Amino acid sequence: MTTASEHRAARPHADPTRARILEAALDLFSERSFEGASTRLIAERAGVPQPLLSYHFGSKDELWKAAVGQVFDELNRAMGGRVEGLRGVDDLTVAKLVVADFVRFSAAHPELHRIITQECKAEGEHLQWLVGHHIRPLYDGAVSMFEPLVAAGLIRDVPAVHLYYLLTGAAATMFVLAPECRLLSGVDPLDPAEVERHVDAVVAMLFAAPGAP
Amino acid sequence: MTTASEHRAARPHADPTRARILEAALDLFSERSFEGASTRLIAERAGVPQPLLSYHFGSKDELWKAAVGQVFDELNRAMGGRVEGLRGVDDLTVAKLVVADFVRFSAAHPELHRIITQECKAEGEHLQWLVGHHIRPLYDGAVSMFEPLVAAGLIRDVPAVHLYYLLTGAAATMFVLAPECRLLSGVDPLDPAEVERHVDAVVAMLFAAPGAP
DNA sequence: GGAGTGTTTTATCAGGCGACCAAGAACAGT
DNA sequence: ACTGTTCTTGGTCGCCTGATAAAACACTCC
Repeated sequence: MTTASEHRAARPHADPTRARILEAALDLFSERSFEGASTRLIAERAGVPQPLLSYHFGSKDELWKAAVGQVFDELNRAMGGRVEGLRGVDDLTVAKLVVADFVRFSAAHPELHRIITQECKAEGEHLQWLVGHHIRPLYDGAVSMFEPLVAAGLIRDVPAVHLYYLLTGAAATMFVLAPECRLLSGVDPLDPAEVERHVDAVVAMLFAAPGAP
Repeated sequence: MTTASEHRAARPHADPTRARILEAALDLFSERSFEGASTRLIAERAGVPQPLLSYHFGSKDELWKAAVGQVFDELNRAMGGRVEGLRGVDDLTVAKLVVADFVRFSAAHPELHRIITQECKAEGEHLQWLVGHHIRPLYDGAVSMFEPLVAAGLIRDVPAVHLYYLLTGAAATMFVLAPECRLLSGVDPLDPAEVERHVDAVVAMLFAAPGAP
């Protein structure tokens, strides 16, 4: 039942293999879908026999939750640390820096948005779980970041929901569809220079002065 | 081998069932993925026995191509008709109207972007086929719409690739993730008033004056 | 150095998958 | 009414899926 939590001294092999499985699972769950990534394929990529997944995570569903939770934890760590280091800076500058870092994170971890766009298209257990455990706090944070700026007239008067999907869509799509982008334009969006170009583009679009159109 | 193409007079029942199958297939392929949508499930939703899919389309793969081709044809008809009716209008106004209509189409047919984000995340047959047969022309059209505007200084100096993914991401994400949006904010993005709000937001962001930052 | 626990492996289960086949039903031209 | 084609149906094949049972191994602690 308790796979690995209490005393760490008693399992030397477990943690490394757990990590390898999680990495392989995240890769495959995000590229193919939940149904499209078989436990055997995940096991093969992780270099372990298939029943090990059941042993460590109980079921395919629990493995999915563990893998997904990992990326969101990384995101929360990255973004949380960013705003922490900006105490006292004015709201607009903070927002610009946060958005810039969010674009960079989306480039470094396209699996995040790949999984979101896979599981949030249709009602279901996965959607409910994702929103309840991981997405809701992020959304609330984004809204409470945007609303003061809109109220102060520093960015356009657009409802926060629209700003949120404008931001996430504009920030992530190019990296989510990186293979398409390469085939279509010859440009590799994961190239650091291209990432910075996209950061600039997103920030410029989102934080345009309100009186421009 | 030839399922249905040459002379249409000889198949009275076929076309309606074909249409029902295609509709069900598009729905399920876009919500669940290609692997996640079984032929039995598609058949059940279409109200036909499962082997009919093999008869009409030969294989699951061919069914997928037919269903996908249908949405892209609709998009091409809609957008093509739009630019046709705007001969003589200045480039900037045309671009704004085309972008607005593209957002509206994305709201009316979220399946389009759902399928794209599903099959273009990883290299494979489906990606190659999609780009070659349907996405490339759209991309070329978008680029040749944006580049004169950038050259004339009417929109920000951002490479066309970035503009393309900024546009498609910002336009479609809210509608692709409509179930998430409802759960997250209580707002139904498919509500016509919300769609128009999103149209305004996307157009305003994309066509902001270049000298605003 | 044997007990006992945590981890890995092998072998196997029932169920769902895509595809196929042969027979039947509905229609067309004559 | 007959005939040939188009369309639909139920039945079934082999394959792959996620999960489990039980045996083999690894390691710590007494």
